[in-house]
Amino acid sequence: MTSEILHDPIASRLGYLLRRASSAMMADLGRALGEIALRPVEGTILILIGANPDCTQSDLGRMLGIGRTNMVPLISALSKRGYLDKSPVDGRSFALTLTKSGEEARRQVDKIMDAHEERFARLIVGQDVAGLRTALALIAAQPEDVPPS
Amino acid sequence: MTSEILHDPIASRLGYLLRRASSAMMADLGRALGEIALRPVEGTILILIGANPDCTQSDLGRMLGIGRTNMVPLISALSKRGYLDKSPVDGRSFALTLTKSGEEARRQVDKIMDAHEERFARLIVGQDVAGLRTALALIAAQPEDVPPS
DNA sequence: TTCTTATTGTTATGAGTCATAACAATGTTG
DNA sequence: CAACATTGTTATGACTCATAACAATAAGAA
Repeated sequence: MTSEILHDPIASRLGYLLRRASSAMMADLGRALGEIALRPVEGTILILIGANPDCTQSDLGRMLGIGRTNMVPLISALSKRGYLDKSPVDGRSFALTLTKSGEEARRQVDKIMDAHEERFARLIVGQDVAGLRTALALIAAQPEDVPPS
Repeated sequence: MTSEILHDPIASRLGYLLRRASSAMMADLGRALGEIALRPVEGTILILIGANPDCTQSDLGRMLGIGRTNMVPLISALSKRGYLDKSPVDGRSFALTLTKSGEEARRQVDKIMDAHEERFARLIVGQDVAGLRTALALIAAQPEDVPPS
């Protein structure tokens, strides 16, 4: 069978192309951020806290489409690593800020993400990148991007 | 903090847009295929076997970017459900074909996927869909789409 | 102000995806 | 034949995402 030509009626589906493209970019980002021992999600969280000091982990979850529940181990890990400061604002929530080393890590993440985006931007030169962004944003804005709770 | 405006320096990243768009489409397809109790991966496998009768599960894995290892429970589940026939061709591999009910399921999957794609195609009318496909294919063709083994 | 409801963080848990290591049986090739 | 590659398999671990349940707290309505 390996010698025969396999045809792939799925390759023309938009959803499948999206999934594979997303997976390829995520894999690349994962590899790149691996150099500073961070996962894409963790890098993203550092960026977001840098841009929104004193936000809560629920705020982050809403921005990222990640449920409260699943934010716990993420924030906990970054905190244990000395990247985050938590200061109580409420009786229940904490204002998150970057520590000195957290800010340093954030800078590295930013640089790595820039290079990563550049790598892929080069792949699609000549394409309508603005149109691509618009289309992706339209698709992403579909329901169910809302986290469970 | 909830009252303040949160800004999202990540939302402009292509990789992030891709991930969210892909996630939105996958969620929609998952919901749609849920009506016949199949996951997107399983539906895709039925389509591929329908288009490539007598392929092996390793062939499918290569097409889908899924490792040999992770094909085992997928094929096993579809087989137990009576959707697949396995006939030995080698001393080691099996030629996969759809049973009567597997073919019926495949037809339903095809119909559901068509409707699903249509739903999203309507979202991006006026956009350069051909260009979108081209760009996604370029990104997806990046290394690391190759399964581990 | 009290009663009700909503929010926040948390633990525990399970499904689904993906990767690796190890293995036996079998094919293929030098 | 001997070395190597492929196929299917089991077992296992990381990561993502979802749900249920809970305690503490806050906010809004009666």
